[in-house]
Amino acid sequence: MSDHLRSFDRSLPMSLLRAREAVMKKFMPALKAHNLSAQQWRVIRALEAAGDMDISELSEACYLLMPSLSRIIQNLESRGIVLRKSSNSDQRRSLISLTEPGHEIFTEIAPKSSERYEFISERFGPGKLELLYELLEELVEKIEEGDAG
Amino acid sequence: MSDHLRSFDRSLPMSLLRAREAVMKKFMPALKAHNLSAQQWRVIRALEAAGDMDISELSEACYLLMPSLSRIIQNLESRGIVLRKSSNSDQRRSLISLTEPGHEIFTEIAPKSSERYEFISERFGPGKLELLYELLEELVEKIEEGDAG
DNA sequence: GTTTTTAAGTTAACATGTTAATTAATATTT
DNA sequence: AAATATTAATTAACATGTTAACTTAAAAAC
Repeated sequence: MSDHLRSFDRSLPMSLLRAREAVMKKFMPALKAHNLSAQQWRVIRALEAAGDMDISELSEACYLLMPSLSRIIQNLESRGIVLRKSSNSDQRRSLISLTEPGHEIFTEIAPKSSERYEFISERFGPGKLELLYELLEELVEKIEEGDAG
Repeated sequence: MSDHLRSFDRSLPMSLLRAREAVMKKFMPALKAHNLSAQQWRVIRALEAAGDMDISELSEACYLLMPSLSRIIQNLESRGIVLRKSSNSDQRRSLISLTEPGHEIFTEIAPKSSERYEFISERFGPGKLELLYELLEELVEKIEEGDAG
């Protein structure tokens, strides 16, 4: 096999993408059952974990760009899953919070998420999973240092 | 920090996503200079490496779904980067090939891609990079075995 | 050999990724 | 205080991700 072919097969972005898809695949039905996308679920998880946040904070916590988040919040708000109230101290900011139905959805889905993690940890090995997390973290650090970003 | 918070911060899909973004970040300008997306570049690379392919083969090689690929091929065809001719043996299939301008674009961008890999390999360490590839591959294998998929 | 089924590819509809432009509110500058 | 610059968030425009419906051609079944 030529070097070109090998480097294409082993493209790092594609390997990372494939891994991500594999990890999420069997969890997606639990989200689809509530008509939620992976991104919408990230927002719900973040709000449940860290409490009310404005959209900029959510953007960082969920690793979503503002325009995506803006649309996601509109969608979740129209479905009664989150609530927005404008901040008193800064009228530009909107504080987002989970509604009671939002909490309930989290409570229904969270166990499926845990199950998925346990499944992956058992199959792959907890040690290797921990190692993978550390490698990914270090990879990002080293790249961003070097990119001066 | 609560278990919920920790598991959110260390969400495997988000870690994989972040790593992917870091890897690609400084390479994107080389693509933008030719008005290419990462996905369009994958198609060009695959055609350069493995020669003419039909759209189903490209779909597997580039890890893109058919609807996305369908639009990407239309775009690249309209820009004269690829060419399509319907197969004689099976009128349903379209054979896609790189045009001469398509080859030239590959030749201009490929060195930037190699530079990026060398940069990452140097910063992160070739051994760790190899280990990461192996872990990602094994993760996918183990998950897909268990998912019976 | 005609009906039925399967397969390749496209289109549709809606959500997200991405960059740039825009709006409204706050901070700075002068 | 008025003009200017920043900042939070939205909107716009276009490409992609994703599932389902659709079209056409080939294969199988009868």
